[in-house]
Amino acid sequence: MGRWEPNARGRLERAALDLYLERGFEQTTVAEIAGRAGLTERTFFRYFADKREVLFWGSAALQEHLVDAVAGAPDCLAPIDVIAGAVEVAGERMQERREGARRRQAVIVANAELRERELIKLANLSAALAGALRERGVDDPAASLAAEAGIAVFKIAFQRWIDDDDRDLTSLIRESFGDLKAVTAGT
Amino acid sequence: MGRWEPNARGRLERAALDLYLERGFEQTTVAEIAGRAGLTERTFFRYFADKREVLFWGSAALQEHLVDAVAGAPDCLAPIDVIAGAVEVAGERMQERREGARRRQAVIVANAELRERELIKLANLSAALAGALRERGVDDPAASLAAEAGIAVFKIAFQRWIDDDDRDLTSLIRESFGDLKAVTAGT
DNA sequence: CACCTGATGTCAGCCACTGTCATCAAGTAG
DNA sequence: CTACTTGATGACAGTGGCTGACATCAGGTG
Repeated sequence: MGRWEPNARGRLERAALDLYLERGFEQTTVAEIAGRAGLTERTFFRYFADKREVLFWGSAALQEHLVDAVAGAPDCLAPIDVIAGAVEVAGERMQERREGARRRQAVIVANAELRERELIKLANLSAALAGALRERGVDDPAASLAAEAGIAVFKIAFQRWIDDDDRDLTSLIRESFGDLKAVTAGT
Repeated sequence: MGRWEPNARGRLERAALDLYLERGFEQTTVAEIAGRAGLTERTFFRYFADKREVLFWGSAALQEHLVDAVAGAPDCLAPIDVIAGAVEVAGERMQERREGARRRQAVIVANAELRERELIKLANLSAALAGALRERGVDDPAASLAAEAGIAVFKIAFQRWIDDDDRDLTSLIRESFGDLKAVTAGT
């Protein structure tokens, strides 16, 4: 057995989510989170840049996955369809963890600072997707627009998935991409 | 003459922008901003909810303007064209203050916390536009998608306007809406 | 003249976050 | 087996964003 209990990062993530749900984000101090995880405040800040980041640490893996999906898509697809495919893949990954996603989202929507952090994560994701499209030879502004549109669709589909018990995220994403095409077709 | 120098809010806004440009956002303390404006730190926080908000106070007026433009658009227009018209109106308002917009944007892009705040302001704007569309009888998800798409276009056009000396914001917005239609048309 | 109002100042305090140094089990070299 | 190194953690002091509570005081009002 090691000198310390294993998985300090995981213990901190869990303690943080539990406390944010119990008393709310603002009413929870970092010292409390660390205490529940059997660590000190200083150690919390060695794992996470700030009090918000503990809820978003997993987003890096998601981003990597999406970028890979864009890079590996068939050459024949149009940019928006490459993005749609990647977003659907991400949706499938989330599908399995619906209750976890709900708990996390409940914390985020209840606090403006956390919504800000979520938005910048999505903006980073959009920038990464646009970069991956450019790697495939798609020029700007088409690359940026396709990525931004894809993230917009994801946001809306995700929201509907959280709100509605009966719908499947992948199909909501597919449907929302269809809605987007209809909307942007205009008059 | 009043008991105090007039326009405390304006003095704080100006002092903050100047200091953020001179030394950077993080290297500036609220006490310094207040001092330069001839006020105290406590008074700063009576005008602005936090150190970031001082750069975004004007966004409420912009949002109101855009919502009015959506509400007042001709009935015959498709939702995406209503949004496009409103965004163009906003673009025209900014056109006149290009150098100011550049200075402000230089501060924002240099700091992650400020980018977060900008993103949530744009998200609020998107939500307000979607609400204004629903008032016109447009259902979700079309209303939300049109609003999100409009904001995405604005972000990209604004970025190009800041980067490129020679282009006119209104025409960039119009062009980017055209690009979006082409992109979302897909295969 | 007494009173009220509203913008500001003063002060104490919480807590997020950081820099620095100490600690100490486990691995590694000799 | 011993000495040295390493890496995760703790301890502690300090900065600064932000808040609550109360004081101040010029000008308006009755």
